[in-house]
Amino acid sequence: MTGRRWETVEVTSTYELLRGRLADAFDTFVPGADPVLRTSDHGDYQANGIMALAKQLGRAPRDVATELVARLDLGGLATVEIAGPGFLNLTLEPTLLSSQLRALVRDARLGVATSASPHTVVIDYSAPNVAKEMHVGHLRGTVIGDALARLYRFMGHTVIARNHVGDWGTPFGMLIEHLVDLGEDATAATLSIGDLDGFYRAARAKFDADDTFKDRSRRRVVALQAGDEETGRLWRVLVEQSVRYFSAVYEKLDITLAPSDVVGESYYNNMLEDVVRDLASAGLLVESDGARCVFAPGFTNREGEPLPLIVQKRDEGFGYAATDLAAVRDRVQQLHGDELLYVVGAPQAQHFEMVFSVARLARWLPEQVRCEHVIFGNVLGADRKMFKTRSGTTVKLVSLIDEAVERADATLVARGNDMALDERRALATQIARAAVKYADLSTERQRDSVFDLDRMVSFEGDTGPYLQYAHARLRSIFRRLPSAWDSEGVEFVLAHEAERSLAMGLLGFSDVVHGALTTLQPHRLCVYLFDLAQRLTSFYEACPVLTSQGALRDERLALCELTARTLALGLSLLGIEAPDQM
RNA sequence: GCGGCUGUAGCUCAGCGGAUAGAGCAUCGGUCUUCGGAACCGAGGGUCGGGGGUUCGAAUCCCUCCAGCCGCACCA
Repeated sequence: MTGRRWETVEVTSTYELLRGRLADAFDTFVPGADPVLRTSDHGDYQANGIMALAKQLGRAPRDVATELVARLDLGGLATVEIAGPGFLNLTLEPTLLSSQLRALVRDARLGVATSASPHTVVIDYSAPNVAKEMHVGHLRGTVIGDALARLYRFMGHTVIARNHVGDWGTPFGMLIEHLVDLGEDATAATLSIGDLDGFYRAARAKFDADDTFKDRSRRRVVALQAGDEETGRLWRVLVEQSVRYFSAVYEKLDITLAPSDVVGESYYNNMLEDVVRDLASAGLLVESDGARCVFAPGFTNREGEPLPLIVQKRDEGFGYAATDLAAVRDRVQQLHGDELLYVVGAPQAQHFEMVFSVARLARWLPEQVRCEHVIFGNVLGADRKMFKTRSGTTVKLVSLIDEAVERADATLVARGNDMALDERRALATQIARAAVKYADLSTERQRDSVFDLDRMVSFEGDTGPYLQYAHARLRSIFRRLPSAWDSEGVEFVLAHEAERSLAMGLLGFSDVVHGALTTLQPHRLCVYLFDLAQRLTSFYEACPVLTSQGALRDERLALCELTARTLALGLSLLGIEAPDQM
């Protein structure tokens, strides 16, 4: 399995193959009728569409089923039987399973075709604040956004990542003045060791306690907004240092965001006047209490009155609504995004609904451009409240990762790992990333999720490390192979139930990848991979590999190879590495 | 008050309008003198928050109520 060069083979998913045949038969009754094909416990698949079809025809379901089966040409792919009120239970023919598996063996992409209509996707995620620490709240969106970016890229789409960092606003007055007090070198030193919160808190403390500092800060904000050169230079120092720090965190987590993806709020400053102008000329802008607003239909405040999206404040300053509108406009007009995704927490749901709604009204957002707030839920502590430290402060993302690395390393040591120290530490880092990322990805996105470090770093149960271990176990088989071996041309008989079950799992990969992508739910891929790993361990237990002989040994090795590749590819799409040895 | 999200086993979570609601962890009980054992198999544990409705069929769709979290005019 080493050094093999895979080709790209067209593989129609088994599901699609069957669905096509069924749809043809259903069409002869009612054009376009859905066979409602699902995986099943009563066979490999079941089609549930008969009952609805019979209803529509006003006939008895079992009669329709009988007639439909007579017209159904499964072409030797599967056998079918009618069950219960009119279910069609389908069992795949061994020849189909074998040919499908042989195609997967040859295909570098394990049956996942690239998109027939590649387009440009702009994904907005992570978005930390300049001169502010990254904490667990940033973790989930960063991990989910990155997984989606990887999935889209894998499908052949062009991904433009946008890290919409908070780099503008009134706090920058005090931050810059604090920088001036500290000196640039000391500031750089503080920020580069990652003490962003210390810097921010110190600035805040002075601002609250010292009136002259407060005055300086206010003047500084004005200077910043007026484009004062020296102030701008100082501001850039803060931004650059922060971005450098963010990059270090991303590297620690193996997140694909690059400094060039950082396009902060300030980037849109020179577009805000145009935004206002466009809105005004579209007749959408309304002055209310001195602020310039757009009232999109369907939004009300707590008094039941229309709720405005405030584009320009009474003091003529722009709020974040203006920036977000400018960003939508920019992403369609300049970046030519066909799809805009915003991976942002649930609390901002209403804000984005309003922004998107106004963007449609203003015709910045054509109908054919998909624009979606990819909501994710809060990260909670064991007490089901927002995750905080005992002292009530937020938890630094880096210390959390470091802690996960220590736990992983401790486990390796306890298991008697004999790697060289730096090698072991590198492995512990890979495991820790898997632990943290998988925990964030494996539950349905919009649910709140409970943060539990002990559980996520565990090598048992539905965790990242467990999946990595399943993969590593497989790789160890191939290391133990006494001689060169190639999966090319292997026949799959699947005589043992555990082999067949594993094979069925392998054949479902492409469907799941598509499902995860179209629903923007990476957790579906997690559920699949864990299920595959469970099928694997059952197989592993029941079916000796290296000690079996001849064609059977080849077949089992090939199943192992396919499973290892599927686990590795699936994990990689989630942004999780699959080490060869653990 | 209005709106949004959530409510499934002790805990953490899957569940696509379909047949008997499933995993993991924890608990209890087994298996194997491991090829590769951080393994496997089994058991107990459920008014799917409550109540209506739609449907041949509802955890899933609709309505309503309850509980929790979040948002609701110039911070982002």
